Amino acid sequence: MKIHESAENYLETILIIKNKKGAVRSIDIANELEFSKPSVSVAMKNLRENGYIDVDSSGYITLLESGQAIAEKMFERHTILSNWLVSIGVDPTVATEDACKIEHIISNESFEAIKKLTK
Amino acid sequence: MKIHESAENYLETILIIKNKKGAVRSIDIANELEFSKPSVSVAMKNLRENGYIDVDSSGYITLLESGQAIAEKMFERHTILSNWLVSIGVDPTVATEDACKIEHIISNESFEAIKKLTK
DNA sequence: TCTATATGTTAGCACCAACTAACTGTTTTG
DNA sequence: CAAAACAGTTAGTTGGTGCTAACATATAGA
Repeated sequence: MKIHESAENYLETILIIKNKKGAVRSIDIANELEFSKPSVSVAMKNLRENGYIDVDSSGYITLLESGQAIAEKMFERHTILSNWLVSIGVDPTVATEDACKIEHIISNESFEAIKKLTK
Repeated sequence: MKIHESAENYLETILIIKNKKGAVRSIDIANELEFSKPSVSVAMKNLRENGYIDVDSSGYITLLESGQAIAEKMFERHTILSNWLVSIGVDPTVATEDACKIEHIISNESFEAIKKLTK
């Protein structure tokens, strides 16, 4: 399974919710992303079947190793891109929106170059 | 018709080919983007039906006003993003690839902020 | 207890944007 | 001139990613 943008986004969201509330269920993801429950349900099924997450009998979601790695990578990108945009004068709300999109498509090389700028 | 990423990309490509060779046909676009002929054919049909381009009886494509505006906007974004990435140390090939993707998703506000950096 | 609410799932749909197969028509060339 | 090459189109397919409708459970209150 090739990891697509949407999968990266779901994994990152799981990490964010976990950091914010401790536990993560599908409904939390649906609320956070403003997606429908079925959309999240199907996405979680894919992530589960591909070994990125574990879902216990009560529906609580945990990141497995590969999922955690992707989530952290996306989260780091998001944070750095967003902070950098703000630092050059972009409104924080807009910066967050843009970071959310750019984080999934930018190359490692360009990201690292931007990361250096923030030091 | 909402302009999607792919339409922006086709319009920009038309402008680039026009600047490079003078005339533009579907086959040139297919070669430039490495897409199949039918993909381009269908895309051109949509652009034509929505008033972004004109296609003459010989298959030569010209940008109409609205198409030209979008093409120029994308081209400016592409150029500035690409040059800026190179200026911070990114390999030109990678910079072009990334600019190609970022140009379609970045907000005006963030783009303008980056544009200022290049002055 | 019975009902309402919350959570999750399945099935089927829509849209975008690429693809191949197969066709038409035109132009070039041996 | 006939065959080959070139350009374009139509029809149907695939894959990604969202949606609604409808249903299954489980939990919590009146």
